[in-house]
Amino acid sequence: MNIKDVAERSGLPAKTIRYYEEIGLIHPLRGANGYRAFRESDLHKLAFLGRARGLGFTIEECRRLLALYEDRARASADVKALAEAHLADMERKIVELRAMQAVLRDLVDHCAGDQRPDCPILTGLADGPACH
Amino acid sequence: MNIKDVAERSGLPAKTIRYYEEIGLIHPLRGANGYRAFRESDLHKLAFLGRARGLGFTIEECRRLLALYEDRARASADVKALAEAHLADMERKIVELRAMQAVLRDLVDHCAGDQRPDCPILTGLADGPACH
DNA sequence: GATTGACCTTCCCGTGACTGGAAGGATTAC
DNA sequence: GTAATCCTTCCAGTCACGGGAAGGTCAATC
Repeated sequence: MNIKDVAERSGLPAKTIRYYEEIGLIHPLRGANGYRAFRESDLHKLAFLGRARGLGFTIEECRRLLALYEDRARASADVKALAEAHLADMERKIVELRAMQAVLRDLVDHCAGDQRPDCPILTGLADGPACH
Repeated sequence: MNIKDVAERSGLPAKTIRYYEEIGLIHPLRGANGYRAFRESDLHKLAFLGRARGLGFTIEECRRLLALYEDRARASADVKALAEAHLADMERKIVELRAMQAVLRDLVDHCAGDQRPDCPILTGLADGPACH
Protein backbone atom coordinates (compact mmCIF):
# COMPACT_ATOMS: atom_id res chain seq x y z
CA MET A 1 0.00 0.00 0.00
CA ASN A 2 1.11 3.49 -0.76
CA ILE A 3 0.68 6.34 1.65
CA LYS A 4 -2.51 7.67 0.13
CA ASP A 5 -4.30 4.37 0.57
CA VAL A 6 -3.32 4.10 4.23
CA ALA A 7 -4.28 7.71 4.70
CA GLU A 8 -7.76 7.02 3.39
CA ARG A 9 -8.17 3.76 5.24
CA SER A 10 -6.79 5.04 8.55
CA GLY A 11 -8.39 8.46 8.34
CA LEU A 12 -5.05 10.13 9.05
CA PRO A 13 -3.52 12.73 6.71
CA ALA A 14 -0.47 11.55 4.77
CA LYS A 15 1.53 14.29 6.46
CA THR A 16 0.70 12.87 9.84
CA ILE A 17 1.68 9.38 8.77
CA ARG A 18 5.07 10.61 7.60
CA TYR A 19 5.44 12.42 10.88
CA TYR A 20 4.61 9.27 12.84
CA GLU A 21 7.30 7.41 10.94
CA GLU A 22 9.77 10.22 11.58
CA ILE A 23 9.24 10.02 15.34
CA GLY A 24 9.45 6.24 15.29
CA LEU A 25 5.84 5.24 15.94
CA ILE A 26 5.68 3.15 12.78
CA HIS A 27 8.29 1.57 10.56
CA PRO A 28 6.87 0.95 7.09
CA LEU A 29 9.03 -0.84 4.52
CA ARG A 30 10.40 0.88 1.45
CA GLY A 31 9.97 -0.12 -2.16
CA ALA A 32 12.73 0.00 -4.77
CA ASN A 33 11.42 3.38 -5.89
CA GLY A 34 11.80 4.85 -2.40
CA TYR A 35 8.06 4.83 -1.76
CA ARG A 36 6.84 3.70 1.64
CA ALA A 37 5.30 0.24 1.45
CA PHE A 38 2.72 -0.19 4.20
CA ARG A 39 1.65 -3.60 5.46
CA GLU A 40 -1.70 -4.35 7.02
CA SER A 41 0.03 -4.26 10.39
CA ASP A 42 1.15 -0.68 9.73
CA LEU A 43 -2.37 0.29 8.83
CA HIS A 44 -3.59 -1.39 11.99
CA LYS A 45 -1.13 0.56 14.11
CA LEU A 46 -2.10 3.81 12.45
CA ALA A 47 -5.77 3.19 13.15
CA PHE A 48 -4.85 2.42 16.75
CA LEU A 49 -2.89 5.66 16.97
CA GLY A 50 -5.69 7.62 15.39
CA ARG A 51 -8.15 6.38 17.98
CA ALA A 52 -5.77 6.96 20.88
CA ARG A 53 -5.09 10.49 19.67
CA GLY A 54 -8.80 10.98 19.24
CA LEU A 55 -9.22 10.20 22.91
CA GLY A 56 -6.71 12.91 23.71
CA PHE A 57 -3.68 10.82 24.56
CA THR A 58 -0.42 12.62 23.83
CA ILE A 59 2.02 11.18 21.34
CA GLU A 60 4.22 9.87 24.13
CA GLU A 61 1.25 8.21 25.78
CA CYS A 62 0.36 6.71 22.42
CA ARG A 63 3.88 5.38 22.14
CA ARG A 64 3.50 3.66 25.51
CA LEU A 65 0.06 2.35 24.65
CA LEU A 66 1.39 0.93 21.41
CA ALA A 67 4.27 -0.71 23.25
CA LEU A 68 1.83 -2.26 25.69
CA TYR A 69 -0.37 -3.34 22.83
CA GLU A 70 2.53 -5.17 21.24
CA ASP A 71 3.73 -6.66 24.48
CA ARG A 72 1.95 -9.97 24.91
CA ALA A 73 3.23 -10.18 28.47
CA ARG A 74 1.78 -6.84 29.52
CA ALA A 75 -0.30 -6.44 32.65
CA SER A 76 -3.66 -4.80 32.01
CA ALA A 77 -3.02 -2.85 35.21
CA ASP A 78 -0.35 -0.85 33.39
CA VAL A 79 -2.73 0.08 30.60
CA LYS A 80 -5.43 0.97 33.07
CA ALA A 81 -3.05 3.17 35.05
CA LEU A 82 -2.10 5.07 31.91
CA ALA A 83 -5.74 5.52 30.94
CA GLU A 84 -6.77 6.63 34.40
CA ALA A 85 -3.97 9.16 34.54
CA HIS A 86 -5.25 10.55 31.26
CA LEU A 87 -8.79 10.65 32.58
CA ALA A 88 -7.51 12.62 35.53
CA ASP A 89 -5.67 15.02 33.19
CA MET A 90 -8.86 15.64 31.30
CA GLU A 91 -10.77 16.15 34.51
CA ARG A 92 -8.24 18.76 35.62
CA LYS A 93 -8.57 20.57 32.31
CA ILE A 94 -12.35 20.58 32.58
CA VAL A 95 -12.22 21.94 36.11
CA GLU A 96 -9.86 24.68 34.98
CA LEU A 97 -12.07 25.58 32.03
CA ARG A 98 -15.16 25.59 34.24
CA ALA A 99 -13.45 27.95 36.68
CA MET A 100 -12.46 30.33 33.89
CA GLN A 101 -15.94 30.12 32.45
CA ALA A 102 -17.54 30.94 35.79
CA VAL A 103 -15.47 34.09 36.24
CA LEU A 104 -15.98 35.27 32.69
CA ARG A 105 -19.67 34.41 32.66
CA ASP A 106 -20.14 36.55 35.72
CA LEU A 107 -18.46 39.49 34.04
CA VAL A 108 -20.42 38.96 30.84
CA ASP A 109 -23.71 38.80 32.69
CA HIS A 110 -23.09 42.23 34.15
CA CYS A 111 -22.29 43.79 30.79
CA ALA A 112 -25.06 45.70 29.06
CA GLY A 113 -23.69 44.91 25.62
CA ASP A 114 -24.92 48.10 24.03
CA GLN A 115 -23.40 51.10 22.25
CA ARG A 116 -22.12 52.72 25.43
CA PRO A 117 -18.48 52.30 26.45
CA ASP A 118 -19.07 51.30 30.09
CA CYS A 119 -18.09 47.67 30.39
CA PRO A 120 -17.76 45.56 33.54
CA ILE A 121 -15.75 43.01 31.56
CA LEU A 122 -13.00 45.52 30.86
CA THR A 123 -13.04 47.01 34.33
CA GLY A 124 -12.98 43.50 35.76
CA LEU A 125 -9.89 42.70 33.72
CA ALA A 126 -8.32 46.02 34.60
CA ASP A 127 -9.02 46.20 38.30
CA GLY A 128 -8.61 42.70 39.52
CA PRO A 129 -10.39 39.41 39.72
CA ALA A 130 -14.14 39.53 40.29
CA CYS A 131 -14.42 42.69 42.41
CA HIS A 132 -18.08 43.06 43.37
CA MET B 1 10.67 50.59 36.92
CA ASN B 2 12.91 47.85 35.65
CA ILE B 3 11.62 44.59 34.32
CA LYS B 4 12.04 42.64 37.52
CA ASP B 5 9.86 45.05 39.45
CA VAL B 6 7.06 44.87 36.88
CA ALA B 7 7.43 41.11 36.79
CA GLU B 8 6.88 40.91 40.53
CA ARG B 9 4.08 43.42 40.59
CA SER B 10 2.26 41.99 37.56
CA GLY B 11 2.90 38.37 38.37
CA LEU B 12 4.21 37.75 34.85
CA PRO B 13 7.68 36.31 34.18
CA ALA B 14 10.21 38.75 32.75
CA LYS B 15 10.46 36.53 29.67
CA THR B 16 6.77 36.93 29.03
CA ILE B 17 6.97 40.69 29.41
CA ARG B 18 9.78 40.87 26.83
CA TYR B 19 7.71 38.67 24.56
CA TYR B 20 4.69 40.94 24.94
CA GLU B 21 6.80 43.89 23.92
CA GLU B 22 8.20 41.97 20.96
CA ILE B 23 4.72 41.22 19.62
CA GLY B 24 3.61 44.79 20.19
CA LEU B 25 1.26 44.42 23.15
CA ILE B 26 3.18 46.92 25.22
CA HIS B 27 5.63 49.70 24.39
CA PRO B 28 7.79 50.50 27.39
CA LEU B 29 10.28 53.36 27.15
CA ARG B 30 14.02 52.81 27.14
CA GLY B 31 16.59 54.35 29.47
CA ALA B 32 19.99 55.64 28.33
CA ASN B 33 21.50 52.30 29.34
CA GLY B 34 19.16 50.37 27.06
CA TYR B 35 17.07 49.07 29.94
CA ARG B 36 13.31 49.03 29.54
CA ALA B 37 11.72 51.79 31.61
CA PHE B 38 8.18 50.81 32.57
CA ARG B 39 5.55 53.35 33.49
CA GLU B 40 2.60 52.67 35.76
CA SER B 41 0.48 52.46 32.61
CA ASP B 42 2.66 49.63 31.29
CA LEU B 43 2.29 47.77 34.55
CA HIS B 44 -1.44 48.32 34.37
CA LYS B 45 -1.60 46.86 30.86
CA LEU B 46 0.48 43.87 31.89
CA ALA B 47 -1.82 43.13 34.79
CA PHE B 48 -4.76 43.41 32.39
CA LEU B 49 -3.08 41.01 30.00
CA GLY B 50 -2.24 38.60 32.78
CA ARG B 51 -5.87 38.43 33.85
CA ALA B 52 -7.16 38.07 30.31
CA ARG B 53 -4.68 35.27 29.63
CA GLY B 54 -5.69 33.72 32.92
CA LEU B 55 -9.25 33.55 31.63
CA GLY B 56 -7.98 31.70 28.59
CA PHE B 57 -8.15 34.45 25.98
CA THR B 58 -5.60 33.96 23.22
CA ILE B 59 -2.95 36.58 22.62
CA GLU B 60 -4.84 37.95 19.64
CA GLU B 61 -8.02 38.20 21.69
CA CYS B 62 -6.01 39.97 24.37
CA ARG B 63 -4.77 42.39 21.75
CA ARG B 64 -8.34 43.19 20.75
CA LEU B 65 -9.45 43.46 24.37
CA LEU B 66 -6.62 45.85 25.09
CA ALA B 67 -7.53 47.94 22.03
CA LEU B 68 -11.13 48.10 23.23
CA TYR B 69 -9.95 48.96 26.70
CA GLU B 70 -8.00 51.91 25.35
CA ASP B 71 -10.75 53.02 23.01
CA ARG B 72 -12.94 55.42 24.94
CA ALA B 73 -15.50 55.33 22.13
CA ARG B 74 -15.89 51.54 22.25
CA ALA B 75 -19.28 49.87 22.42
CA SER B 76 -19.58 47.43 25.29
CA ALA B 77 -21.41 45.17 22.82
CA ASP B 78 -18.09 44.53 21.05
CA VAL B 79 -16.41 43.48 24.26
CA LYS B 80 -19.33 41.29 25.19
CA ALA B 81 -19.32 39.61 21.78
CA LEU B 82 -15.63 38.79 22.15
CA ALA B 83 -16.15 37.41 25.62
CA GLU B 84 -19.16 35.36 24.61
CA ALA B 85 -17.30 33.88 21.68
CA HIS B 86 -14.60 32.84 24.10
CA LEU B 87 -17.16 31.37 26.48
CA ALA B 88 -18.50 29.35 23.57
CA ASP B 89 -14.97 28.19 22.68
CA MET B 90 -14.48 26.96 26.21
CA GLU B 91 -17.85 25.26 26.18
CA ARG B 92 -16.91 23.43 22.99
CA LYS B 93 -13.66 22.29 24.54
CA ILE B 94 -15.45 21.03 27.62
CA VAL B 95 -17.98 19.13 25.54
CA GLU B 96 -15.18 17.55 23.54
CA LEU B 97 -13.27 16.58 26.69
CA ARG B 98 -16.43 15.15 28.25
CA ALA B 99 -17.06 13.05 25.15
CA MET B 100 -13.51 11.68 25.17
CA GLN B 101 -13.80 11.05 28.89
CA ALA B 102 -17.04 9.11 28.46
CA VAL B 103 -15.56 6.78 25.85
CA LEU B 104 -12.37 6.19 27.79
CA ARG B 105 -14.14 5.80 31.11
CA ASP B 106 -16.28 3.08 29.59
CA LEU B 107 -13.18 1.23 28.40
CA VAL B 108 -11.44 1.69 31.73
CA ASP B 109 -14.44 0.41 33.67
CA HIS B 110 -14.32 -2.83 31.74
CA CYS B 111 -10.63 -3.38 32.36
CA ALA B 112 -9.69 -5.73 35.18
CA GLY B 113 -6.42 -3.90 35.85
CA ASP B 114 -4.56 -6.95 37.02
CA GLN B 115 -1.47 -8.88 35.99
CA ARG B 116 -3.12 -10.58 33.03
CA PRO B 117 -2.63 -9.18 29.52
CA ASP B 118 -6.29 -9.14 28.46
CA CYS B 119 -7.30 -5.51 28.20
CA PRO B 120 -10.51 -4.04 26.81
CA ILE B 121 -8.82 -0.66 26.58
CA LEU B 122 -6.28 -1.93 24.08
CA THR B 123 -8.78 -3.99 22.12
CA GLY B 124 -11.11 -1.00 22.09
CA LEU B 125 -8.33 1.14 20.62
CA ALA B 126 -7.37 -1.58 18.19
CA ASP B 127 -10.76 -2.67 16.93
CA GLY B 128 -12.75 0.49 16.69
CA PRO B 129 -14.73 2.91 18.76
CA ALA B 130 -16.79 1.48 21.60
CA CYS B 131 -17.70 -1.91 20.18
CA HIS B 132 -19.92 -3.63 22.76
C1' DG C 1 39.59 51.80 42.21
C1' DA C 2 38.61 47.07 41.85
C1' DT C 3 35.69 43.46 42.46
C1' DT C 4 31.69 40.96 43.32
C1' DG C 5 26.91 39.81 42.54
C1' DA C 6 22.63 40.95 40.87
C1' DC C 7 20.60 42.83 37.33
C1' DC C 8 19.84 43.94 32.34
C1' DT C 9 20.24 43.16 27.10
C1' DT C 10 19.82 40.37 22.66
C1' DC C 11 19.92 36.06 20.23
C1' DC C 12 18.92 31.42 19.22
C1' DC C 13 16.92 26.94 20.11
C1' DG C 14 13.22 23.88 21.89
C1' DT C 15 8.45 22.69 23.02
C1' DG C 16 3.72 19.49 20.66
C1' DA C 17 1.75 17.78 16.97
C1' DC C 18 1.34 18.70 13.25
C1' DT C 19 0.34 21.76 8.43
C1' DG C 20 1.66 24.11 4.18
C1' DG C 21 4.42 24.52 0.46
C1' DA C 22 8.47 24.14 -2.65
C1' DA C 23 11.49 21.36 -5.55
C1' DG C 24 12.07 17.37 -7.82
C1' DG C 25 11.53 12.13 -9.01
C1' DA C 26 8.05 8.02 -10.20
C1' DT C 27 3.98 6.07 -11.97
C1' DT C 28 -0.14 5.76 -14.56
C1' DA C 29 -3.49 6.97 -18.24
C1' DC C 30 -4.33 8.31 -22.59
C1' DG D 1 5.09 11.57 -25.44
C1' DT D 2 3.05 14.08 -22.23
C1' DA D 3 -0.07 15.35 -18.64
C1' DA D 4 -1.87 14.30 -14.29
C1' DT D 5 -1.29 12.27 -10.21
C1' DC D 6 1.25 10.29 -7.26
C1' DC D 7 5.57 10.02 -4.27
C1' DT D 8 9.94 11.87 -1.90
C1' DT D 9 12.65 15.19 1.19
C1' DC D 10 13.36 19.54 3.27
C1' DC D 11 12.21 23.99 5.22
C1' DA D 12 9.29 27.08 7.60
C1' DG D 13 5.35 28.27 10.39
C1' DT D 14 1.96 27.56 14.13
C1' DC D 15 1.12 29.24 19.79
C1' DA D 16 2.89 31.27 23.83
C1' DC D 17 6.30 31.19 25.78
C1' DG D 18 10.92 28.98 28.55
C1' DG D 19 15.95 27.88 28.86
C1' DG D 20 20.29 29.27 28.42
C1' DA D 21 24.44 31.59 26.37
C1' DA D 22 27.21 35.75 25.70
C1' DG D 23 27.91 40.04 27.10
C1' DG D 24 26.82 44.97 29.06
C1' DT D 25 25.36 47.77 33.57
C1' DC D 26 24.63 48.99 38.23
C1' DA D 27 25.07 49.19 43.41
C1' DA D 28 27.56 47.92 47.26
C1' DT D 29 31.52 46.62 49.46
C1' DC D 30 36.62 46.22 50.36
